[in-house]
Amino acid sequence: MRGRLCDSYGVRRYFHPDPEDICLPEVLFALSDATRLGIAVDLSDGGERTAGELGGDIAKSTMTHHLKILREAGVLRVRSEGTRCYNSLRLADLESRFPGLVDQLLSSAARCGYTSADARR
Amino acid sequence: MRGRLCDSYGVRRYFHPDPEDICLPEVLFALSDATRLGIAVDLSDGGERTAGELGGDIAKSTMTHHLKILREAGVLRVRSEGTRCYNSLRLADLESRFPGLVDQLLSSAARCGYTSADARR
DNA sequence: CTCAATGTTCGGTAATCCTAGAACATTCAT
DNA sequence: ATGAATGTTCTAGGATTACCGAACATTGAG
Repeated sequence: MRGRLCDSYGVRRYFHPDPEDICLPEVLFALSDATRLGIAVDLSDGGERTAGELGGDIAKSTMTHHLKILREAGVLRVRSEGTRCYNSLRLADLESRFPGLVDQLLSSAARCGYTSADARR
Repeated sequence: MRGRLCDSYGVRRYFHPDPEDICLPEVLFALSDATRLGIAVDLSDGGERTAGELGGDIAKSTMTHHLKILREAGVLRVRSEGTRCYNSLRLADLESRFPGLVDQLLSSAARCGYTSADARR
């Protein structure tokens, strides 16, 4: 029997914290990196993006790392479909947990010019 | 001549970034630690606190470290008077740079129960 | 089945961070 | 001058982080 690197065969399983378990310092840490902040800004239109659409020059494994930090902090949700996985902001969950915060945060970030394009430089 | 550890004799000098140099990821990082977030919440009434009033059980040198991170990110201002130094939030500067953000952030943090008392447990 | 596309995991390196004890600096009170 | 109070700097260990290349896993297309 060969060893397995992934922890499941069927559809890939991702950990997402329950809404009430989303904690503020962790969210702030997740967004305290310019690349990750840019990703969040890019998704703030409510849309979905694949890792490939979000990252650019950075290595795939690095992108996985950043998306994992955002996901485990409760900022992102991932939905896998075929070979792709679509990332989107957990806007409603964040809004209910930290009313008014995420909008302010992402609009400030957008005003400051952060975009996932930052990952492409 | 003996070596000196401090870089000045007269009043202690602290670095404070100019308002326009305050950058969002750095602020978010500064607030992404429960101890530091608690300190910010504690100061959100606009008052001044000394390191001793803010920290509790944690070592003085650790407190200096946290206050330095907050200060260099532009979150705090330090004013030294005698043997004490009074820390206060740079509310106006933060508000002008990130309108509406700090209020939302600190009220969310307060709602979640963060206090500088966290440093005392 | 085989291949290409998309991500993940692993292993490793360099950098940064958290924490704290010890020594030092500055100021004030006596 | 001496000592107490307050805070900083130095040093160091342990933990975490960012980043990437290589190998692997999963899915869909041909």
